[in-house]
Amino acid sequence: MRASDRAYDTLRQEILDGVLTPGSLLGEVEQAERLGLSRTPLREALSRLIADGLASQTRGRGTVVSSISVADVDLLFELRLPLEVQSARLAAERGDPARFTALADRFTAAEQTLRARQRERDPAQADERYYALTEELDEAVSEAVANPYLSLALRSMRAHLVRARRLSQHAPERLAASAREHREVCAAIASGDPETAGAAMLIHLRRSLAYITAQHETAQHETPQHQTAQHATAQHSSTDA
Amino acid sequence: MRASDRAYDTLRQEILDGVLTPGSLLGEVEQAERLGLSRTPLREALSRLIADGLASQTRGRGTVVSSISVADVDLLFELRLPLEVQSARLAAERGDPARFTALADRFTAAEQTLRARQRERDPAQADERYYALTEELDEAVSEAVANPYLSLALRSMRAHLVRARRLSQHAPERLAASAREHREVCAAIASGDPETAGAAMLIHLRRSLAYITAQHETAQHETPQHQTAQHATAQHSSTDA
DNA sequence: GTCCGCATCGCTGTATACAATGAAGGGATG
DNA sequence: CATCCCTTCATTGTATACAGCGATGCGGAC
Repeated sequence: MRASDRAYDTLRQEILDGVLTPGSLLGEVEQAERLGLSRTPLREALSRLIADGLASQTRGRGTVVSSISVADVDLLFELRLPLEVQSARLAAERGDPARFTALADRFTAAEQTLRARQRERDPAQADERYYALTEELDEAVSEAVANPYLSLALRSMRAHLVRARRLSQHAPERLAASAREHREVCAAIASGDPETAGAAMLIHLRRSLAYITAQHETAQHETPQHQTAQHATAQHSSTDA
Repeated sequence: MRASDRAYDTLRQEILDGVLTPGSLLGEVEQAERLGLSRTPLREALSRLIADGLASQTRGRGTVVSSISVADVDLLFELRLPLEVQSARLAAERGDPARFTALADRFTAAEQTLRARQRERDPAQADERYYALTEELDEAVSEAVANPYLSLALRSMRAHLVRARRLSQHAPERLAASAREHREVCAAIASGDPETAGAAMLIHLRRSLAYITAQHETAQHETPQHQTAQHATAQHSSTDA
């Protein structure tokens, strides 16, 4: 693996994880020393981050991590909705039913686990397992669709969504409901019905967006500062709930 | 403007125009000398092209222009359909009716011009004007939607589509029909009706894909070699017809 | 006291030199 | 005669040195 690739992967993950917060100045010398490489491969990494829209540069002032706000969630969902609905439809046409039936069962189990969340020792661990499950679904859908162009658009979109979603948080009730919605999506894909799969995905995304919007409006009135506090605690990189 | 930006723009345009054909080896030294710059900025340009999917590199063997085939048209339309339909819907909600009414009129005029194509001295010129008009529509829609994430996804998709579409060609009848379909899209957007706008766009894209598919099947049986001959003549960069 | 201009400094942008890796060709050996 | 290995070369990957641009801070003038 090339040094520039490592630098890109590292910086990208750090931006997505919120380690590098929006507005952070990415000095070339500073980052090169930190990552243990020279400026040349680092600059290639920055070029790619800028192309991804994760960073931006101003002539003479250097490269900074792109800012993102809750308002971007609305814009991102305008892109996410058609992409994911289309993916669900195509997955229903092409996917292996057995694989999605298995995923549907796991989402059913996950829902029960999440509803019994308060009894667990480490509730956050259940959340993490659930987020990992949604990522498995994303992966399964992407493989079933077998369309590199669509997959790439989804990957790019999700990178931004992860950052925007970090500004919100999820109540356990929402995660359980999300699990049920995901189960419906899996079941519809497994049954090979594109229309139903698309509709199930549409329902899931609409509810997800509605929840985020409602939660943000509440937070605006009560505790606007909890958004930044979330930065440190959130560890997963899922886009979904 | 930075040298690396110029290199990126130049190479990207040359790949889209078909000057650099799929499979062309992009030697770093060779291209750096040709474009009159050093290897460092050129490598940054290549990184971006690779990120765009327009080129790919194999360790030790250098960077080559990505191959593309007519089969990719189907995959690209699986992405294009939901993106453009969504764009049309949002443009109908947010766009300036006057601007799209004006565009509708121009498409009406373009249709008549294209139907009278054989009487012109330079039929290709009429085609060029029409392609420019479709690009104006794309631009107007993108501005009306005012969603950078959606616009970026469209831009990336269109880059590939231009290359794939270069493998086909358009009969004058198809262009005239395309103009009429575009007029319907403009009218629907101008009327502020998202459902109709999305449907009009859907119809246009389905017919466009059907035409390309049919034309390719015909070409497969009759003159498979005309596809490469098209490379030299096509000058426009429109994705549309 | 404030504002304009200039010099300095730090950073980015570019070029070049060096290192390392993989491909290709020729020769030797089975 | 085929095959395997080794040498050689070209090309990429990385580091560093240099140049140019913009930001910043100080000094002077109004």
